[in-house]
Amino acid sequence: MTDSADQQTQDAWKGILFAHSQVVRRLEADLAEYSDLPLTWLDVMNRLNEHPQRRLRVHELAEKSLFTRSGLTRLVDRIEDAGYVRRTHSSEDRRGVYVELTDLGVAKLDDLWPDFTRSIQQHFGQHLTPTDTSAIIAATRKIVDAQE
Amino acid sequence: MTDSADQQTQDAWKGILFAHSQVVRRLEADLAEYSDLPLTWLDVMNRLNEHPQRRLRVHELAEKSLFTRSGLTRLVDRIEDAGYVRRTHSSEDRRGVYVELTDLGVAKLDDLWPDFTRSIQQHFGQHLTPTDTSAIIAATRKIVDAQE
DNA sequence: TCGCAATAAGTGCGACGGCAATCAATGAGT
DNA sequence: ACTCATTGATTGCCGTCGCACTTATTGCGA
Repeated sequence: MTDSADQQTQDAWKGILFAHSQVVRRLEADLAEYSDLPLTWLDVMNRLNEHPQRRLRVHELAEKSLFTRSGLTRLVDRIEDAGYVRRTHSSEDRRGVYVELTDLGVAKLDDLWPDFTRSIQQHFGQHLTPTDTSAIIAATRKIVDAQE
Repeated sequence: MTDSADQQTQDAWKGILFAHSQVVRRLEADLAEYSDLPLTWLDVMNRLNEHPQRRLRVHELAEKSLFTRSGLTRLVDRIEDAGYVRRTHSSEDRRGVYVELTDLGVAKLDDLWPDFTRSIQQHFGQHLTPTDTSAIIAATRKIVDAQE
């Protein structure tokens, strides 16, 4: 009983591992065809774009993204060099740094978004029924929310 | 209509991204506490252990694992240095190399397995209903099988 | 108000993994 | 039997990320 539940869990986890790995590879390949940005840049820029002022503190970005603060420092360095984001210092807290999408960054996102969503659809969404999709949303939310 | 389906897909993909990232981090942290092996080693060693003779060719391992052949070459180097696997040359094809679990590797896996499954259960399985789990298995299988 | 722990961000360092090129061996076509 | 494209594995090189440490700033507690 417990064994079979464990086995199910193992299989589900392995499924996530493989699906994740494959989809990421294909998204990267697609992205390389129609743009010059790596997937990680889009990730960060999307996260910024989701917020009203298109800017976030580095530590907020770290929470909402897949990277650690130190990883973000350098990732932001690169994106900044390319002109898609800008660092501005917080006036309330002089330690704080905002990372903010530039107009160029917004334009680039607008430009890439249709192709990118199409890729996600093609390599991921296309294979799922609405039931699958909802189940994944619900399940992953529970896991993510379970961080203490 | 299509827009809302697209949005669902986006959310599901983002969910996988975050859940994957968090669970991997926690599994790594757990593993570091009760062993001296990185997660990637367990991955490879498990894959070998799943096969009757506990050995696979490098390219088979690449297909069944999350790494490219070149990545595997070095990963196997490290695991081999630690004594958990051994390379043997194929007699049928002199280009071929088998990667084979050693007795030490089998013992190490047996040793770690209970703790490791417990970690997966704790950080992943615990939060899911049997329905969630089945849905994830089905959905990820469809995605993985959709490689042409 | 002083001191010190806590917090924000960045840096030195090292590990790791992918791509493209390389080397070795095979086998299909002539 | 010979050539050459193909396949299996490895290596050179490079980009990237995380950990632990550092520096700057804040604000709480005595």
